[in-house]
Amino acid sequence: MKYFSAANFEKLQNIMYVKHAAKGDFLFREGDSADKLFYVRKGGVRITKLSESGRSFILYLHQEGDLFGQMDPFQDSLQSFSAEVTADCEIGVIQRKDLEVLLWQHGELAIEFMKWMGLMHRMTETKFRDLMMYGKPGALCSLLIRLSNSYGAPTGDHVRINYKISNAEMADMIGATRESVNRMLSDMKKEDAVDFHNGLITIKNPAYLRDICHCENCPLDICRM
Amino acid sequence: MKYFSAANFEKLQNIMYVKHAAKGDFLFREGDSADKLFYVRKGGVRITKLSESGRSFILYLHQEGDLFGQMDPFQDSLQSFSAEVTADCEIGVIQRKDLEVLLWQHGELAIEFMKWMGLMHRMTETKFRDLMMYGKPGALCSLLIRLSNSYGAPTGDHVRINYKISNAEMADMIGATRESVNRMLSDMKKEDAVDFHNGLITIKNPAYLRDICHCENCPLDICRM
DNA sequence: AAATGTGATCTAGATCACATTT
DNA sequence: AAATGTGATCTAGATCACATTT
Repeated sequence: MKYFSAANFEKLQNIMYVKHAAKGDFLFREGDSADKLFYVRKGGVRITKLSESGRSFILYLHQEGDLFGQMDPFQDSLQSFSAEVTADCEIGVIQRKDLEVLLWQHGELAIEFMKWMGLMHRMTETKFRDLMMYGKPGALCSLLIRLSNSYGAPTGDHVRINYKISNAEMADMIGATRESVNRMLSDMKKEDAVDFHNGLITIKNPAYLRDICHCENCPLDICRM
Repeated sequence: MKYFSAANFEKLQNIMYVKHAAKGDFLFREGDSADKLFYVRKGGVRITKLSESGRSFILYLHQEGDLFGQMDPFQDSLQSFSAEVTADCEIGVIQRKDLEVLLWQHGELAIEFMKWMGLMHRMTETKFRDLMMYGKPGALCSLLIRLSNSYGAPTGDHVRINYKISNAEMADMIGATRESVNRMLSDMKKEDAVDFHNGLITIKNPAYLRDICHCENCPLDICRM
């Protein structure tokens, strides 16, 4: 957990209890009580919103080391989204009440926690901007850059995204159809900007992608999934 | 400021200094240092993002009683958006450093502050969802509902939005063109769901709007501009 | 002068329908 | 069996061009 000092993270660890969940499980669904936070020790979680027509919109992908969950002023706060396990998980669950006591007691931790919250908010805001401003190609390029920042592993002078992803999943992340994603990716492959095999994508020309979404070189901690 | 107890808000007031700004001024622009928070004592502020092509995207409208600004872990945090004054302002400016000291000292205030941050984040997330999920009509209906929650005044059994707004401004809030907004509004007027004169909109049939954006009746504190 | 309204036309992206690949 | 690829067609919303209203 890079956003907290070792001492502060230890305090958080102390109020977590462990929960295991298998791929396909839901940690929570829309409308469930939002009285917990979740720290991903192992595995992956996808935060989604179902539309009336059966399609779904994917807001976040959380991986090992990510913390997520709501903090708000409501007594009986409800989840607006669902959390689906994408890879078998070991989760550290934090009760909001326990967290509040802890934060109340430790000012330094509270400050770090707030900065983490601010960071997450900026991540949401910039993603929002990226999906609104430069059409579906801009949205897809932003997505690829974020994926490569979150899951990228350098291979030679390219970056491979070590997260198996389908055209349909990408489509749900940018509010497009899988056919559109497919066509855009094919075009970008022709331009030698990306390459892909078996759901694994390699970024060959990041500058090409950055140009399309008018990337502003935000800090990497914000430009994530 | 409804999100803080009187005692805690007083503490915040004590570290504010007053700044006046006239309509059209910018409190900050994209790229400026983000080392302050802003409390709107009087007036209004619009948070925007300029696109390459000269159009702009409006993320938030802040009014009297709203607090805004970034808290994140960066030493030299930069603004991602601009803040344009829409009505002559009296602003309470808070230096982030001062705020940090205050929050460090007062656990109870820190907790309230975090809950406020969580609330703002949820507002962004739900707005994001509304603009992505049900096309431009869904986005416009969500916007009208949020405007009526933020600026609405009941007149008879209708709600009038006491904020003068043009079709172009609404378009910039939902990523559409002013022509599209105009046509959608005309249609809704025909359906007797809304009415408008001189930039002032009246909601005559909120249920009609809620249906189009698949409103989930979020708490009013989240469903705002 | 700036905002609104509205036809005519264009186009990005969705939808449909299959063939092909993994 | 599920994912990908790709033509053909459709449509929501953008763009263009003016007339009308505030």
